[in-house]
Amino acid sequence: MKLSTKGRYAITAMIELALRHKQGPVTLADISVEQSISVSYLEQLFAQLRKKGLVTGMRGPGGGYCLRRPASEINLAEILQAVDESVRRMNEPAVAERPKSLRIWDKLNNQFFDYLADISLSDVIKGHQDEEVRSRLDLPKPTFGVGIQRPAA
Amino acid sequence: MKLSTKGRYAITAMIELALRHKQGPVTLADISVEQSISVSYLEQLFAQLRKKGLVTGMRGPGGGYCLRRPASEINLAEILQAVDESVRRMNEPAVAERPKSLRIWDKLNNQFFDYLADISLSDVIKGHQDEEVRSRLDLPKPTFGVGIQRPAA
DNA sequence: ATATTGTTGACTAGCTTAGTCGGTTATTAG
DNA sequence: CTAATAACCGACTAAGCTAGTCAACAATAT
Repeated sequence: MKLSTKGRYAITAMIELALRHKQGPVTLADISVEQSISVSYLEQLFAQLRKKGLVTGMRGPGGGYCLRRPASEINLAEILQAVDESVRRMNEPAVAERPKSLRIWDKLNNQFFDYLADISLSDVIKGHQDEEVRSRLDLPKPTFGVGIQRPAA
Repeated sequence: MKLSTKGRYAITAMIELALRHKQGPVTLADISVEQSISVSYLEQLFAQLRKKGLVTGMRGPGGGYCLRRPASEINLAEILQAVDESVRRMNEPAVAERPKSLRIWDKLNNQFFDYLADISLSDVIKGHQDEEVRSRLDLPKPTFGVGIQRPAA
């Protein structure tokens, strides 16, 4: 389980796609200037995102990348997982085999994973918009932080 | 902000110290066999933990490492921070300067940091012990997961 | 004294990150 | 049709990080 700059690139790029989804496909060149990453490196990342079915690429002029599913049905855990194999949930039987302190770590790890899996792209964006509105209105912040709502159930 | 294997080593080692704190100082050799990491690598990590005042080393026979503060006053964020500079909270003015998708990322990052900063070593251990008791008694699991209690405020 | 354990520093193989380069399709605007 | 656009694809690479080794030295309990 790693939360690296690579993962950050993947997530910020996906946020970009979600934000601009009304304007049609987003080109890697656009993301490249916005986030100052090289197009070639983005190509590597998007190859993996595409392989996992998170985005679709459209070639030719006017082409670019789109989210394959609606933003509300894509969570942060699967984005990280797409670009980094080490991001995963450990199943209980495997955890039980390990020495005590590693077992504790595994559970912590799974909890992080669940935490991220509960956050959809639309949550992240929605939270951001809410925050902008709130700062203009000078309202108090929500208890659990900006942009993240834990499911009711 | 990174959550790497290095950070995992640091946290699991600190958990080990907390678990065995009644038996006096814990040697790196002990942790080494428990977690199958080399003593020399542990030395590097503990040098940083010591520099940040999280542990104290005691030399000579019967020596080893102890937590410098009680487990309830050490949180996961500062452990990670000790061994990895990139783990930190971004201050608001700096965040405001960045492009939109990065700004969203920064907030997510800070939220994650706060999440980790809310979890103390004793929380982690307590949760683990609770879990063992609970599994023996066959009680339902708590809503928010094992080992983590969000502060009342 | 001597064994034990921490402390410090130099060094390293291998992996990951964050790219570059050069090309090949597919698609569309003109 | 053709030229431009942009996604695809694979090989390569410099720099940095991870996870270690090794050697020497310092403090301390017995």
